[in-house]
Amino acid sequence: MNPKITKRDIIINAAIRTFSRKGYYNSRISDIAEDAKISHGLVYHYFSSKEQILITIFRDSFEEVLEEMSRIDKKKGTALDKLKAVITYTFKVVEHNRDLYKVRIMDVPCIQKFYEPENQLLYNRYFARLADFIKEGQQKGLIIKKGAPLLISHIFHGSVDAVIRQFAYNKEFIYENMSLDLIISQTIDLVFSGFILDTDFHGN
Amino acid sequence: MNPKITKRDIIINAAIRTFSRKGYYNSRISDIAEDAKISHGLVYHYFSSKEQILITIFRDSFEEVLEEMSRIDKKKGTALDKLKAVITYTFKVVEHNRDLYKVRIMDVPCIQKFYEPENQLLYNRYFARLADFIKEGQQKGLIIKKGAPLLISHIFHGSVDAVIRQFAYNKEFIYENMSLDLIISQTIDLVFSGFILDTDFHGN
Amino acid sequence: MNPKITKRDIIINAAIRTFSRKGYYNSRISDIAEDAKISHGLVYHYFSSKEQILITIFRDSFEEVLEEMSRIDKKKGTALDKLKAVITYTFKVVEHNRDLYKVRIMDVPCIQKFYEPENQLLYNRYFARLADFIKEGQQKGLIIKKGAPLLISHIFHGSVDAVIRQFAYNKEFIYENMSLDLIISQTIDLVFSGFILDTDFHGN
Amino acid sequence: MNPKITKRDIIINAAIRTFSRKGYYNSRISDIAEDAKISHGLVYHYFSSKEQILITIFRDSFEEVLEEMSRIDKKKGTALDKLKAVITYTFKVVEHNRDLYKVRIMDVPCIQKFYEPENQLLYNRYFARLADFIKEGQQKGLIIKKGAPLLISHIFHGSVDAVIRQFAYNKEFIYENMSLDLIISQTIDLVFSGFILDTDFHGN
DNA sequence: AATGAATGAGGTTTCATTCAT
DNA sequence: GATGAATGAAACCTCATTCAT
Repeated sequence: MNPKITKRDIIINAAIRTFSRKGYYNSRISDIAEDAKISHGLVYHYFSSKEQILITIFRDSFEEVLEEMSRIDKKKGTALDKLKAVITYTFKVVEHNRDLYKVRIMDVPCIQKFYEPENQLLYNRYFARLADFIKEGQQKGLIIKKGAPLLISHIFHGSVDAVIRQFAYNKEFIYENMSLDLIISQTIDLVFSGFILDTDFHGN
Repeated sequence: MNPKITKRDIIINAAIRTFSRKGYYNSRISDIAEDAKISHGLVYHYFSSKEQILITIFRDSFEEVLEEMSRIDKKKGTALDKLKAVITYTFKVVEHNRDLYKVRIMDVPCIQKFYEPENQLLYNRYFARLADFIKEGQQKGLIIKKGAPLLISHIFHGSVDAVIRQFAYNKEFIYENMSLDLIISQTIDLVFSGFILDTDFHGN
Repeated sequence: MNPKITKRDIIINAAIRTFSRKGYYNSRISDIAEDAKISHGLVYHYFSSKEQILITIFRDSFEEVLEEMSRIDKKKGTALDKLKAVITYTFKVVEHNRDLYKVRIMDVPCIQKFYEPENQLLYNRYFARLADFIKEGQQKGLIIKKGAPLLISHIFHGSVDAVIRQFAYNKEFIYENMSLDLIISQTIDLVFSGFILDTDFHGN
Repeated sequence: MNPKITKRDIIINAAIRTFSRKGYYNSRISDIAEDAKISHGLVYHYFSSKEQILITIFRDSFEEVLEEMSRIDKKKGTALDKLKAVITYTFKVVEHNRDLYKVRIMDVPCIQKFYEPENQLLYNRYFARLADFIKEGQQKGLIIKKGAPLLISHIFHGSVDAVIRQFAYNKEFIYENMSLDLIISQTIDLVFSGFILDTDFHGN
């Protein structure tokens, strides 16, 4: 067995699969234990409660996202390159572990603990990071100045998230047999430039 | 009392408030009954189960959305006018009943019944309607042709939804004291035209 | 059915029997429910927790004791008559419901809630009452003055309690076939006057 | 380290502290292990079960009491001297290790095993010993003859126990700032001679 | 229509005990 | 001797749902 995969990780992964399949509130600790091939009692050796498992999934996952954003920030490239990299990374993460993404968007927001300051702080750092990229783009003349950076970051995130939800929830992808790469590039295109043809729009 | 407000409506509204405040799985039938100022037993005269209440909320609400989209469609105006009207309508609905919006985005997707064909059909009709507007815009040369209409509809919805989530979940609105009307117009602007300045982008 | 016996009382009596037989921590809510011939869920309709049942037993019982002591106090008679009446009453209570007495002495002191101020206050009022009787006796020259009233009240209670414990826990009474009345009168005698023959003892 | 203090003793003492503080049923094996600064698994090298620890505490402690009573019996002195010595010894034991006394009176009687013949026999030997002293006093004309020795032994024990309970459970002693020695002597006085002033009482 | 007592399936969590290391 | 991961029985409590009144 891979010595790096601890039992804690096995439980986390079992929980991600279980939550993703049945939803947090319909998942029993015994379902997770069964998936992890351990007794349900052992789960409590590693986590203090079912809620704690979900919070751990959330925090681990978001810390990884933030680390990746730091890495992206350090690479050379324009603000737009960075935002593109965020989109590409997000798609790749979902491609690699769509259960995790489902849990993040469907289950995490359902529990009270997510709304406690400690976790909201972590969550908001993601948007703050996006807003930083956008501010940078505005200063460099790449992004329109009249949009509030945070508003843009929400629109940016919402656009990508909406597409990825389809990707995550529909086994057969629905956009007329488009390849994933094509979807990514079209998404980037649409999010960045919108979809209307009146190019004078911004000039008003 | 308004004779049109039936007890059934009272229960529905109590459920919307309760689900919004505590989440579906943390809401007790007795919580809803208490909010409606009736006994919990009476709830079962009007609804067969707790799940049925949530599904009713979902269906009623989405049918109303679809009716509004029909009304919008019938009015004269371009496809872009229609899409703008959808955004404006959505903001107004949330302004009027943000609890309902919260339930729709947070609680409805948590229950299995939502994923049954009957309800998915209703849900997808909303996106199909959006896609129709977009196709219309593409035919009229208002919207870029290379984006798949459904993909655009998801991006459109995701963008607006992301902004509205902030509106729904943050008591103090967060975008630098912008007025709701300004947010709506900026959102329309950004969703339609994107946020980058390179106007040749679409021309590539 | 006796209309005065409420379901709450049925549960309380079932709990007294169950706690008495198996001890608080070995008694299951389902044991109590079974004894009361109801479903275990119904227990929680009347009591918020297992602990609350025990506390209710304690409080109800002690309030009754204190009421009896008030009644005794109001009757005419010396302080010694009052103390005798307390002893007699206690024996009668145990004779009528020895399970209740067992629960009071064995189970009630085992739970944390008993040591909360609210309940200690109630418990101590019993000793305070006894001490009042003793003070009265001291003022009337019936009881020796050099003993601290509270100390005497504890010795008084401890003596009687020790005898009653035997009565409560030994099906076949153990004192050489003495009748209950004889035991009561001998107990009164011994507690009041001690058991040594040196009558000058108090004169030292 | 004192070579005579075995790990077994360390566990016993940890258990006494733990049971005393939290009660038997609220004490976890891991609490005891933590107090003893060992792993909880090791407890099972020395004791077969949690119950066995409590029974061991009971048996060790009572065997010591019985040994002391033998020593007292062997010393020269009247029956009253012996009874006084028992009282003094009991107070001294509590003064030295009040946790042990608490466990003996609160926790030991809560477990079923205590009521098995083997342990009841040991427990009753204490009262039998007391009754022997009392019989001896009766034969020597020091103690009234009409009281059943066992009844007197229970009253004797109950009196002393009641006072000691106060001593064990109230950090600040409650009897008007009396010294321990004064309490002991007053207790002896009151238990032996009672507290009423009518010295003809026994003559009736 | 309306109430709320009653049911009971079912879940989370605890923890004594075992045993491989 | 010593550790602590692992097991699994068992208990409290919740609450959707039913139904007599």
